[in-house]
Amino acid sequence: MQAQDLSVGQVAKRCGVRVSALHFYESKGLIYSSRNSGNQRRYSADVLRRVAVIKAAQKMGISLAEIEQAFSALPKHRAPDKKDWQALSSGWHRQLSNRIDYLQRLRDLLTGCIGCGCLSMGKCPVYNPDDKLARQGPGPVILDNK
Amino acid sequence: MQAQDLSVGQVAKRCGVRVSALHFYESKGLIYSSRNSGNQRRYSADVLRRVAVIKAAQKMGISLAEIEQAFSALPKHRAPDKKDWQALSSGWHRQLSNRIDYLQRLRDLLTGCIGCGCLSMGKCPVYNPDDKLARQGPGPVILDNK
DNA sequence: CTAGAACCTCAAGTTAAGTTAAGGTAAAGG
DNA sequence: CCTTTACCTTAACTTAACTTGAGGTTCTAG
Repeated sequence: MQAQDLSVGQVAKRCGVRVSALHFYESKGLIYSSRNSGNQRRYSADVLRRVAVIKAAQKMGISLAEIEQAFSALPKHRAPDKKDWQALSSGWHRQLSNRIDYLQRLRDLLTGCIGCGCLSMGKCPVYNPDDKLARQGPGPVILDNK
Repeated sequence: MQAQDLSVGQVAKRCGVRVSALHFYESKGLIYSSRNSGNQRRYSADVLRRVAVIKAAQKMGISLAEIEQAFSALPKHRAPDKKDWQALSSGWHRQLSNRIDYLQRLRDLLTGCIGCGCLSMGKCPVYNPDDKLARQGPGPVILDNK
């Protein structure tokens, strides 16, 4: 058993997320904590990796629901090891590749298509870049200006 | 002037969107309509392309707000022509390319990184795929919505 | 010992992109 | 003419991923 000695505030700071997000992740079953005598959350160090993985997955366009699903394959009562995390990431790798392929097709069709006469609902490849490969759509807009 | 002879229902059907979505786009200023004697919407044919472009842009991960911005460069009182649409699409092409690059970097780092010991908030490239590459150019594109 | 920072729970608010519902009018077809 | 669609408006609901606020408790530093 690892020491359970990180407070929410410490975890939040080290992960770059708000305390409220940690509460939220916990409510979704993505992370766990124990409580001290005063009912405050205490985390073991492996929560840091969990949160890191959550954030990385989100950047890939993976939803919390999917992350939760993937996490359910992790060992429940020991800290996940290298192999556990890698199994997880290989599924996401495939998914991300599909999304990239999809976006590339979209991009390559774009310039020719929006301007030309073909952008009509029925037949244009930009309008219908067949989604068989990338069912999950464009994903969230992760890049954005600020 | 083009004939204003398409009803919402017809446009919805030909575009594959719900009538409610057309109302919604109109409320956002993305499309326009005139009214017949009974106060029903009537559209000219070029609304079809507008909607097609909206949907294509959404597949690229562009928000309605950004689409609205882009549309504001279109001529207000004549139907946009090929050149108008192409100007529009070239901006999005850059944006999409940046996003693809970003996702590729993420993917290429993924397999090695989630499993290895480095996935920590401070230094891991998956956690912080620093955006120097994606940020270049006049194109906006930053990471981390919000 | 005490002030203030950090924490707790629960409820409600936020944004995006629409959808659904309610109550009423217009148009189209037999 | 009458009925069935199609349409109108406004308002409220939906999902995701959190954040904010209220009201109250616990920790920690001086």
